[in-house]
Amino acid sequence: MNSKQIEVLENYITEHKLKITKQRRAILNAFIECENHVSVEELYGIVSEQEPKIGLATIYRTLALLTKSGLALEMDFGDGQKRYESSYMNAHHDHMVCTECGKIIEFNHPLIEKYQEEIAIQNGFKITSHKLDLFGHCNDCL
Amino acid sequence: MNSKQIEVLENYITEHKLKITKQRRAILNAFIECENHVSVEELYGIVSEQEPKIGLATIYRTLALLTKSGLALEMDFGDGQKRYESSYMNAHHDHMVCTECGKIIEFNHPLIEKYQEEIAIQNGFKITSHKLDLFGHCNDCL
DNA sequence: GTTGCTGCAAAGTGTTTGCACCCTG
DNA sequence: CAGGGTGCAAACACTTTGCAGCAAC
Repeated sequence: MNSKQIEVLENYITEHKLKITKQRRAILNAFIECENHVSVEELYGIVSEQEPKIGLATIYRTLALLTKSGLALEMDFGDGQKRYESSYMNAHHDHMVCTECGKIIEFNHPLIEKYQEEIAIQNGFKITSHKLDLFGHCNDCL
Repeated sequence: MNSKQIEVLENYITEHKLKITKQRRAILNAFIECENHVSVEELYGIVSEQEPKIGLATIYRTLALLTKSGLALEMDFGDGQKRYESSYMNAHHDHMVCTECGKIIEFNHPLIEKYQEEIAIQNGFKITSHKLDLFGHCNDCL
């Protein structure tokens, strides 16, 4: 899976006449291994452990690249910073965010998706993406 | 409806030993009359027409006040700025956002709400709020 | 050797805050 | 007339950008 993602990135890079660098590899590796929904700052921390010379701007630029190449998905849970998840990790899912401890539970409900599509059609709307976040308290924080 | 909201605000203000000011009235009025999903900057523009001396910081502070008093709801459509809607205008609803022209269609689907609740319970999660945004293209932008 | 990439610092953007003065209650 | 509210500018947090040197192709 790891190597598959490197392949996807390298394909994208070659197709767009871009270059593969040590930094991009390092960031991609850290991104694949770290847990989902990393913030830029968190990823920067992880990458810095192994490649201390990498700058924050490079993390930003590489995450933008990963997003364009389809490897990463940009998320925003309204806490003022972007978070990213690997689109290869799991299929599409939505999120329950515990407002107490920050835990994120992923879920997917086919019927919810179905009714979204249904109501969109009723409004002459063509969905390209959606986002559903439930906020509240998880088991441990009740 | 207008007067009802002023009442709500004045109640909140009195209860919290705060003060009613010309600025707060002006901002509340503009907020009630303008269309839903205003950004801070937009509201600032509208308010400035009638009260040119009002500062941007006051808009921010008053919108925070309106949110705390339950009159306004804070939204974030991922465009990098907060937007607000009046919670008295309509009942709860979700949004379809046209990524082409920015149009926002409001909708509500009881079954979607029901299945959200259902899957939350399955995960031992207690929902306090949720947000569902569909992104795509509206009728005019296909 | 081109041309894109990086690190750094500077600039941007949206939002919050400190402070002296003002006004409501 | 006390204590909160306001305007202004400075501070903030996160993100983007300009640029000179560097590295991949």
